[in-house]
Amino acid sequence: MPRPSNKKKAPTADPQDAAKRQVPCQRCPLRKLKIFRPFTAEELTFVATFKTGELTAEAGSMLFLEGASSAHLYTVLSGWAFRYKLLPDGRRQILNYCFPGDFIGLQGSVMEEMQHSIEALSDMVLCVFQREGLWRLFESYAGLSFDVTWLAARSEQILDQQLLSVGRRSAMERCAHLLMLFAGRAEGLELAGAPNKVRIPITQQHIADTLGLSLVHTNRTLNRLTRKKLISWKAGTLRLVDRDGLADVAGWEGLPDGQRPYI
Amino acid sequence: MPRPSNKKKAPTADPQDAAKRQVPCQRCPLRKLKIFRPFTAEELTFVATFKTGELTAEAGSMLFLEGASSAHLYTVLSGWAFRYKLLPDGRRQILNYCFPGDFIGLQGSVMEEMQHSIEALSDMVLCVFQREGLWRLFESYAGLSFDVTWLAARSEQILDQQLLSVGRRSAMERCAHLLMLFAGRAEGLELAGAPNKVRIPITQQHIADTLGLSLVHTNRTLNRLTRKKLISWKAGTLRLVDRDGLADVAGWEGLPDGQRPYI
DNA sequence: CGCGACCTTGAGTAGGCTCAATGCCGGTGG
DNA sequence: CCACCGGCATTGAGCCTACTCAAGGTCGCG
Repeated sequence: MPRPSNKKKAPTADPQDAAKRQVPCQRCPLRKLKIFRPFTAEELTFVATFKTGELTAEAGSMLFLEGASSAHLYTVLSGWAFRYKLLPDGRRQILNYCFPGDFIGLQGSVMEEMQHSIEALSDMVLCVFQREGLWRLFESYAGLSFDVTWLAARSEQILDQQLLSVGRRSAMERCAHLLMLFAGRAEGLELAGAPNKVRIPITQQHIADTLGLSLVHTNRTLNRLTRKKLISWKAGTLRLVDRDGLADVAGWEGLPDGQRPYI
Repeated sequence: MPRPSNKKKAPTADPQDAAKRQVPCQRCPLRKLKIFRPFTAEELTFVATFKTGELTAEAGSMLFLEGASSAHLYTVLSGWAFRYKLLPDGRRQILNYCFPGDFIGLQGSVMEEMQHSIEALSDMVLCVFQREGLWRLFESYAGLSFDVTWLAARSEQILDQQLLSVGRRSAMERCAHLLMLFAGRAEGLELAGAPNKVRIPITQQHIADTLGLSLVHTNRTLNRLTRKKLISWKAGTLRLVDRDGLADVAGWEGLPDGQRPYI
């Protein structure tokens, strides 16, 4: 029942990097994307002071560790990560994935300690904020505080969907649903190369741990989707061969399409 | 695979009741409980104006409906409810339970529309707030806005745990875990009659839909727990016969014990 | 070339599912 | 007072989805 071996990589992120400040918020690359709501000038100025640096993290490094308390908050600038929990015997449940624009570490800042871990899936760049800055934000910027709450509510929504999948969908439906989600998210961020084609830096073990399935069964299910000519999955690249067909087995209803805030 | 029949009860809550304002916040019965953090005088005054009335809802009535957009926010004063999602074919996943002190409807206030439904399990009394009031709260009361965010973060945490259970625990572990959670929550609210004895107004179907199991299997699992002399479950009353034993199967690690805010 | 990380496939098992009765109890109407 | 009904719990039987164990296979890399 426990998952097989689990070669933990040591944290390789270099905290010294936090000192260098490379991308000024004024020129934040995410602001160009149309899924993000623009800041007011005043908000932008504050956020620029709220941001104390940048962190680059290598694929496989730990951003947060369950049980630790963290002094930092991050916004993902580029790269992918995933948030997960472990059972004492090693069983792992992936809770969600973190994409550019996602705000991470709120739980740790608001409560005393982290109840989950986060690990980088690819090399990443993160904006670093101090925990105390969050309090300044709440005191002076109602709009931004509202945005923080908005983001928290949205991640709750995503968890709701995930729980519905894991609790009530069949393996096939779960896989299809997750793949649609990945494709949708990646396209919103304009990370997709060609249409219906996305680089996803995860292994089937990640998918299994996300969906509450075993590795073997995940593999078979993915292959069945391939044989049905709905997808193809090679070398970390997902191609939606028949997007409508896939959406159909997934019971997919699309992503919310309004703009979202970010910090 | 779809759940059997699902006799929907019509909403029976009487919106007229909202006009009557019975319990002034100054004398809110929840403030006596030690798990809740006290308000400052100023906050209390604001909250009293934020609250626009009370709603009493009968057991079985719908507080929110998936897809609708809601003008209200509530804090549970007394009674139990549950939040859930449905698949088109009727499969149901219960996401979490709402207890006194819980703040509900935030998702609907912050986003455009509700992505889940909420149904009362017992007769309830709720404090009613207007959606726009939330904005006033954010503009003028940083402490309270922070509390709202705290509550959102906490419910995310609870979902994380739930997802871990449903995705990675066995049926036995899941049941034990959920029952420990109920007992812990109820005791914090001093709803427990005798120690280790709690009235829980749900059926086994609710448990099944919470844990992603079938009704039959839930029943057998509960009976196995009974035969192991860990619990007894009669007429909606749970008794923890062997609390340590149960905590053991559940892998239970206790509830966070600090005080929590409420609105 | 060998090794590690990942994917694939076969075989056998079991946990959990469905279908189908049955039992129990409280409420209702005759 | 009794018969009946609806909602819930319980139990048996049989099946199947998903799990475990165990081999390979492939590919990239030092």
